[in-house]
Amino acid sequence: MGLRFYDTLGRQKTDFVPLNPERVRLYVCGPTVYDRAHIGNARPLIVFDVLFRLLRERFGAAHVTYVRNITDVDDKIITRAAERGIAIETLTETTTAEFLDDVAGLGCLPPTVEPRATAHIAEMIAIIEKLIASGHAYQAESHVLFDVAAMPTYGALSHRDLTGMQAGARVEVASYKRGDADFVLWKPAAATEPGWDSPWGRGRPGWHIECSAMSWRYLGETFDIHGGGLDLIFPHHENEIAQSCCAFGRDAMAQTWMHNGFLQVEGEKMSKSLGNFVTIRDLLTGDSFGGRAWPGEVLRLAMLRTHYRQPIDWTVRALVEAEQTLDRWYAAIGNEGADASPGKDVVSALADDLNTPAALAALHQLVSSGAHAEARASARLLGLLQETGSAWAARKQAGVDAAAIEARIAERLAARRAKDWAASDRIRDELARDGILLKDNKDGTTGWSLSRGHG
RNA sequence: GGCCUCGUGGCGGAGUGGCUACGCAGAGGACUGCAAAUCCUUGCAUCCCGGUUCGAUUCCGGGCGAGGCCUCCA
Repeated sequence: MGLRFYDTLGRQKTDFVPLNPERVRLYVCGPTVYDRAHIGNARPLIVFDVLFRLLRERFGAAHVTYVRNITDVDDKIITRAAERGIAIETLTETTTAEFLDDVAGLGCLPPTVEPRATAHIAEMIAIIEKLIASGHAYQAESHVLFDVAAMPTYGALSHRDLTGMQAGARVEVASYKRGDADFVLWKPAAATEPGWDSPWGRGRPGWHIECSAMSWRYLGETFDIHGGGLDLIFPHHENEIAQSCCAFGRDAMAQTWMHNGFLQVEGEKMSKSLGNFVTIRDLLTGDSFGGRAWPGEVLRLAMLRTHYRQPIDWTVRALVEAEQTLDRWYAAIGNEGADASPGKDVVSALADDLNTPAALAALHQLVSSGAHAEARASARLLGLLQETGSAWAARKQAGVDAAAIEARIAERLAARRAKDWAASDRIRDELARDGILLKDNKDGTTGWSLSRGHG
């Protein structure tokens, strides 16, 4: 069956037909590397990773190109480096490495290309020159600005009519801007700031031009899918469309625009002032959320329980539930399922606008019906159950003295054989207090595991 | 103010013009020395008011409520 995705531009689900099925092209806005990525950033990373996996499944891994950029030149970077008294390159290189570490921890496949903005200044300059030549951009006081009034369709993505609002607003416009909504393509760089030589003097790019340049370089003038967070619709994506369409004389930059919804933390907007700012790093290795570290797959499952366009409330309770589900799945499937195709219901759920909740329901069905190989393959389409069952269990049990536990189990078995229930139960209770749960049957103890919440 | 989402059982969360997934928790049962784990069974919902329709949770209008974006915050 075919793929259908909700397109923000057309405000409806549309059948997805790649421009070229031999080369399906996906672009997602990546991080500005000035600080650690937070859990809100993790959502597009996970959502579009699932999309990448689905596209690879459908068109073949060799036929999908996924570009996720790294923005390593930006005001926030300059400010942060100055605050910390370190070189800009030090900040961006460190933060980029941390970012890649975090994404790997979330179980994301590496994108085909992860271009850095500073390595594509030439492409940016080329696009800006095209825009000036075509009358869509102008130079003013060492800046180059995009002339929004020169693009009649500006605002289509966000459903705004900024061109019409300009005339009345003229009085308020910044001195060098022709129109209120005009945005910066290139701006002058102070001597202490990073800068590149250009036809307009030494300067640096505006934020939006980077994505137009890098998508052009690796995906061409138009491509299939452009993704990102809801907040990027305006102005970022609106401006990308303006730049790319006007520079290349195209009607569309991407065929389909996909945007993930926002995330709240325990019912509140995440912000530093509220003190509920959670980084991916905190969740994977720290103890700041729920008092412990969470495996990447737990974070991923918690994220995929909700459809990507819906708002999601990030709660400890949801993480506990996700972990419990994974524990059960790993226990049921064990190490089975090397080679199999994903379940039909799972694939069709994902094919319908990435309906991960429905896909997970189908996955539950596969596991409980004993279709373990199919379940494993389906889970991998979601980036889940990527370890063996033994590896999952072993990781949870790391640092536990297994020999001591086995000794206590042997002790208890002897008590049980002697029908000394008091002694038997005492040993069981003591182990339970340490988070060790025993699995019994009539003849003895078949195994043990760490209780949920210990990990 | 402008634009845009959303309102489903105790909780999380899908689909659907008619018979409403799935998960967690709850209840009952099997198993057990008793439990846990596991398995089986099971109760519980579509914000309010109109309209269209043979029939609406699903479509339309209004209301109430929640949230997001509005020049660089995912």
